[in-house]
Amino acid sequence: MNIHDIAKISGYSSSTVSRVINNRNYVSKKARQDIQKVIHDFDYVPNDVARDLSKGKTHNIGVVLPHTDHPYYTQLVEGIMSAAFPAGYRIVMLPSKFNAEIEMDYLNRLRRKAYDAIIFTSHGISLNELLEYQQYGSIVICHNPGELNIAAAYTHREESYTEAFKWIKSQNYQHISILLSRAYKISATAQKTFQAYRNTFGSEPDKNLLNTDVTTFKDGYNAAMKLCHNNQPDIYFTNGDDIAAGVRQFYLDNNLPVPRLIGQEDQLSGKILNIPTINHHFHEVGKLACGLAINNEIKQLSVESDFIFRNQKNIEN
Amino acid sequence: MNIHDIAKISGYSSSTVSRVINNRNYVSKKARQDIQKVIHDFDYVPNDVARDLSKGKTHNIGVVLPHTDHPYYTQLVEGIMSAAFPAGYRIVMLPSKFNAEIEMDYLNRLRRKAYDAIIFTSHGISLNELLEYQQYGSIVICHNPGELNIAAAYTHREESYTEAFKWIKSQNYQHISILLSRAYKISATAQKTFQAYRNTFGSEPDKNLLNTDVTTFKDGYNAAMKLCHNNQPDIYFTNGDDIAAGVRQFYLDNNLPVPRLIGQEDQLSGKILNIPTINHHFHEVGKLACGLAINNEIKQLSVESDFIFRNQKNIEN
DNA sequence: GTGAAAGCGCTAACAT
DNA sequence: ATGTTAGCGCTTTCAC
Repeated sequence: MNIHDIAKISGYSSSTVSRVINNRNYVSKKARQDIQKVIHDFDYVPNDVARDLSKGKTHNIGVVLPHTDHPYYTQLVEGIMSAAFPAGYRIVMLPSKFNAEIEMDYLNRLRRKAYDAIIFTSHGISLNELLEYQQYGSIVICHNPGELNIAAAYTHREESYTEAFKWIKSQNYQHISILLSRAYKISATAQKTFQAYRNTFGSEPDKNLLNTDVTTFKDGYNAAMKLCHNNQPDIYFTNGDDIAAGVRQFYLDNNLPVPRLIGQEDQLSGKILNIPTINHHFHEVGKLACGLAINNEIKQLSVESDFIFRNQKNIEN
Repeated sequence: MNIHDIAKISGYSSSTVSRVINNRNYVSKKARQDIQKVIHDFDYVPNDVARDLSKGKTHNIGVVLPHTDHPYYTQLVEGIMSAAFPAGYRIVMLPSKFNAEIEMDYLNRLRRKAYDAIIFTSHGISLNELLEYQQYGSIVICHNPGELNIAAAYTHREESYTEAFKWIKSQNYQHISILLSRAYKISATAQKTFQAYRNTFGSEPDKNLLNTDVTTFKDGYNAAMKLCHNNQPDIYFTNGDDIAAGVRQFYLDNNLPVPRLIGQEDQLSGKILNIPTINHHFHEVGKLACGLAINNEIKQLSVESDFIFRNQKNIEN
């Protein structure tokens, strides 16, 4: 049962039927009623794929996600959805595991018009490759693209990071451990972290107190296990409250005094444990990213991040 | 640039080009090479929407989500994606806020072939309405549909709930507060909870110690605020570790002794605070649901849930 | 092995 | 107001 069947049965043409379906003008009352009756009687609904093909638009936005269990992505997705829904767009989840091949596949699907736009919450492929694909559709990334002319929504990490390190300095902590999710070379976030450190202390972070590929509670726990012996950090600057919680857990489990912690993302674990944190407002970032995607605007939007100070107490478990 | 252009330029027909694109047999080596050269030279890629229309299949699965911030849904979505990805399917997020109208809209999009199947992680509309729509595509729900012949993947709550209540009974707790996300009448989960209570205690739960619409840390906090005066619960059976954490926080903030807590979902907060919990294995449920959706199988699959005992300590903050 | 042509189902410019 | 028709771009059957 398609639009032509309805046309034939009702005795009108498919264009008139189309007008009725789409609530357009230039349809007589009678025609509208006749056609609506047939539509109703035959329980007809139009086919969205055919409509999309004809219009050259899907109202879908692809969202590339390295992993879904991390709060960074959850918050971003929520923000994106909050902007997509009222605009009549839907989100297609594209898990990537940072795999460049998979990311390229998704990029090619943009060319193939599988979705109208694509948002990279994070990406392994180079910015140059992304630039090349801009001609095929709207591409938005979620970090600062620097000079490159690519649509981006991101959080300003510099200020809050610097604020956090200034606070660390003011407290005279000596052995500062930094936990990162990805290596310095490939991660802009890691670079911002180091930059803030340098700006504050005028020196490089201690490489012996550095750990990368830390993304979960368990990772934080394991990092602490490795680091607690080297130089015994008196503070951990971590990339997530959950991770800070993991560090804390290791110390508790081993009857060691819990060092100072700084988290990120303003997660529940930080609230519970009173760990100071940094709120990056990823929900807002997601909203902005989605707006850019929908309107196909190539510009950069940023939001401020906040260092949230909390007076961590030494909690016994 | 479409398949006909490639056909014209290469001097072959569009069907031969199609065969090349899809790596089909019955194409001479020469034709394949000629065509591939043209495809390459003109940087041609096929259009996915046209393909979908022609094949009558989108490889998209809609996933209806009342809200995205709750771990129940996060875990489910992850599970669904873990099964969808290797099968070449993509997930379209469909936020519903339990709004029946929105849900109906999504159901109608299934009819319109916007996706091949739809998974309701939860739903406000009636099972009967879902049953009616089965003729239009694969529909999967994530709770026990009872006698109804509808595809479902779900967790067996009875055993773990009963185990939890039995433990409560063994400890002689008298004032048992129960926190629920949705009201008894509309929530199968609430009903299972009550049933387990009845089976264990042979009586109804105390209505004065009941709270519904509790879904977040903050809700748990507020529920505790309301309940701590009525009958002073000595244990809270909550619908999430985060919620239990909220209850705990209220007591701590008011310098009251923290009562016993039981959480659900095996969340990080429960791990940190050593709160006993119930793991419903929603990741696995999501996987199963996705399998049913893809294969259009109308059957019921269930997984066991586990009561995870932990020796909650009274933690000072 | 290759091609013509009829789908898939809807939209929209143009004509009347 | 309504209809004709040419798209949108790919797949697939059938004939050769």
